Amino acid sequence: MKNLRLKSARAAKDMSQEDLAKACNVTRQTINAIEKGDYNPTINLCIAICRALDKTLDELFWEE
Amino acid sequence: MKNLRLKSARAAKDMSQEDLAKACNVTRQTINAIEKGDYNPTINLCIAICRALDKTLDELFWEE
DNA sequence: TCTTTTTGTCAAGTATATTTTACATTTTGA
DNA sequence: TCAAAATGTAAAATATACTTGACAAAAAGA
Repeated sequence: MKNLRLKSARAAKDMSQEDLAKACNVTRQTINAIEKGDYNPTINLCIAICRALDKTLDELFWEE
Repeated sequence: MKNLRLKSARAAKDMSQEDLAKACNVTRQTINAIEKGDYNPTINLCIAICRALDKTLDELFWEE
């Protein structure tokens, strides 16, 4: 399922997918796939994304 | 670095590495490596571990 | 409009997470 | 003590995360 919290947190920082990708040292396609949801990223990448967006793992990746 | 929070949470449930591995559908070696710390598991595995141990991502995998 | 930026997607390749098999050491409990 | 269970570790194979390059469509701004 789509990760709308990620998409929303990125929008709140006014960052494009490419901006976020660069901040996390991955490609734009990887960020796109994670937001799209059909993906299983590594925890280190999730942590990098969280730090770039000033969020925690629970806020962006934990469900219920 | 070692993940002592994970090791501790597992001990609190009185589960062996193999018990936890089965609960997460991975091998004992994978759990061992994650506790040892020189590893970068996928977020889905981290979530499975959290659910097996009644913890959240922040409690087991978030630093600072 | 028109142009630029952003997003969506795909196929083929590379890097690495995870498995399998196996053995040694440590810990636990009788 | 002794045996069984639990842990630590390693090498080779497999599955999959992530990259690279590329193109089309949608959104944004002038």
